[in-house]
Amino acid sequence: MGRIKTTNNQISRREIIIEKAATLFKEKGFKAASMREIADVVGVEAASLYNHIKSKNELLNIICFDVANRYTHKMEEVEASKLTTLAKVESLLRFHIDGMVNHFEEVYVSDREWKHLDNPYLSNMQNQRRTYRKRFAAIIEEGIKKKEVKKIDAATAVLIMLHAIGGIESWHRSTRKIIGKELEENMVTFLIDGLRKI
Amino acid sequence: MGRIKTTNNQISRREIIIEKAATLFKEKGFKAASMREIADVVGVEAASLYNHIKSKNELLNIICFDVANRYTHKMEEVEASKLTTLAKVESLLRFHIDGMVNHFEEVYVSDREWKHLDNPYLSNMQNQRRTYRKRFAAIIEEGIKKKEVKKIDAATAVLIMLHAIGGIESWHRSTRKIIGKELEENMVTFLIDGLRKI
DNA sequence: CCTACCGATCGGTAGG
DNA sequence: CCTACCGATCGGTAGG
Repeated sequence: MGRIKTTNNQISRREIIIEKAATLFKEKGFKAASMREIADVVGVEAASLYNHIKSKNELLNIICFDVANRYTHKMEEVEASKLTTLAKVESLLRFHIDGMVNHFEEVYVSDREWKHLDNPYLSNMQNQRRTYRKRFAAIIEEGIKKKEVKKIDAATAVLIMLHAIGGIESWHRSTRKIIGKELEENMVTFLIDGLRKI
Repeated sequence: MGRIKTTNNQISRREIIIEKAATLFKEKGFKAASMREIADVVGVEAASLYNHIKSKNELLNIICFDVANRYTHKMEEVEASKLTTLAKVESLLRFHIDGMVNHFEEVYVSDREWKHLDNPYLSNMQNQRRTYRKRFAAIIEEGIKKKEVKKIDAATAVLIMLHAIGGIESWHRSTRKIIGKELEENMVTFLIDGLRKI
């Protein structure tokens, strides 16, 4: 039991560090947040952080690729489903909104601070982002072919949708209140209506 | 003539510094860009920058409020016009797209790095941003009252529009090519269609 | 506009 | 997990 407890503590300590790092990276930006500040919030000395993680950049790697992997997993799920195009898109939109609500710090950091990744992670992330958008656009294009969706430029629609959702900085605060759910419904309606054939 | 020339040089030198700073702030973020890098690009020693500007933060102030003032000015112009609601919104959307195309670095920095402003500029900027969105939403709400616009949540529509346009990082590269103008038309169409009554 | 330099702070390591 | 530090770099100033 001593061993199990130790293992548990070590895992959760690492996760606490990542969590606090995400919050600080979100609030101040990756470069402006210091390891000493993270340590302060965690409640240890800065040097002690390095028993759990290798470097400041590793923290950013973990955060960014955790989010990116969730995106890829969701995309595979949606692609494999037998939903209509509009339902697929709605599922993806709600997934992204859910990400902003329930993993706000991580998603926010992944979206705005990934430029501070260093290679090979940087180019890896650029590829993953590009690929994700292409697969999203392909879903919309298939809908256009099947005449389920209005004839629009699929790539533009994807950019609008992702930025519209990812841009909201107040998801977090307005969440879990009626106003948050309302914002979600308004947004899904507005964006889905942009695709729907009139 | 010597005096005029000196004055001109001083003005343009300052403007060059601001321009180069905007480019670097955009590429690396405010905190990650150093005064020494800016000086390098300008072609002087870091210490010499301080003959033209007071501090690194002043550079950010200038960039952010230059953009904010353009926004306010445009909003006043649109409010005073006798255009229909849809035409007002389209005018604002094209204004924002034009900003991304012709003042990309400045607008990008103003939008993503304003959090690094220090008070009183920080709270001033927060107010300006809030006010701008409210005035934008008021235009849409007026359109709803006049039955020119679909019944939607105006605040949500504003957030979607501003983030959709502001999020595109490739405006600059794809600009001045057919693809850039196409992106603009696709975006305006998609977003305006979101307001139009069916 | 430059040289020379300052104090502060950074990410990270050694050693226990 | 801490103390004690390191070299590097930061924004900015003094003085010419």
